[in-house]
Amino acid sequence: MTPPSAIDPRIEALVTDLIGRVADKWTMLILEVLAEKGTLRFSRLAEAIGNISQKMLTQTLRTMQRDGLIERTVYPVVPPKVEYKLTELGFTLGAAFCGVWVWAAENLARVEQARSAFDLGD
Amino acid sequence: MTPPSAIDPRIEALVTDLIGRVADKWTMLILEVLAEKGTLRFSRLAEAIGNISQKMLTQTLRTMQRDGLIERTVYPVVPPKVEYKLTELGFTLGAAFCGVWVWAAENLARVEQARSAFDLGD
DNA sequence: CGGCATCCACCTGGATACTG
DNA sequence: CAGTATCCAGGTGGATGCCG
Repeated sequence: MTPPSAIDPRIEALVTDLIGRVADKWTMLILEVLAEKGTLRFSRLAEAIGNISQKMLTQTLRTMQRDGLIERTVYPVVPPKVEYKLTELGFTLGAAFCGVWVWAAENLARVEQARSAFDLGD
Repeated sequence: MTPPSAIDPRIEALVTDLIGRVADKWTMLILEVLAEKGTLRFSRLAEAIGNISQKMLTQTLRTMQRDGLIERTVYPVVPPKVEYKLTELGFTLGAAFCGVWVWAAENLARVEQARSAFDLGD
């Protein structure tokens, strides 16, 4: 674990906020899909994720674009065509999350087990 | 990035859920504080985190205990004394999150900059 | 001291309908 | 196709007060 106590508490608050915005379900899934597939247009992205409302997809994509994680390219054609891909920054974030994905996959069973034991009265 | 596409989609959903519960602000902060300080009782934990309501502290601690991330020890004395410390599982999760903390700390400025640029009309 | 119970304001996210 | 706009149910989290 990093020792955030060693850094400015104001910075720590900013970092915490940043993590809060960045570490949500949809952001992580989009990060994962784009890291794997490269470039995707809106509807393909929706398909790849599965059961995400277009409201959340649009909203999350906007936030990620604003934060410099993805690049949005609009082709001025009819029908409209918009493509999304990770920026370098987005890619590095995906890599950072990798450790958490691995942890979750490896320890899923242990957590389920702990939960069952807890629920059984202990 | 791990290729979750290579694994069972049902497992992936479980992993996503697990990450969703585990990757929240308070969980990450508690993880960090306990990793650093070792063992703490309820009120010291509250102080160390700063501005967390005892409702959220209790709630988050229960969930973490249920998931096998922390160990809760009650000393049958008056006044009550309860201590919390990370389990081995909690420790490994902290380590996994380390990469995200580092990313956030390192790229905070870049994100802020991207956001400013975005807000200025681009 | 370390909670639990209650109330409540806010936000999140889904469903639906409409547009360039 | 790729959104925007609106409405609404449910969840989140803070404040407060009480208890063992």
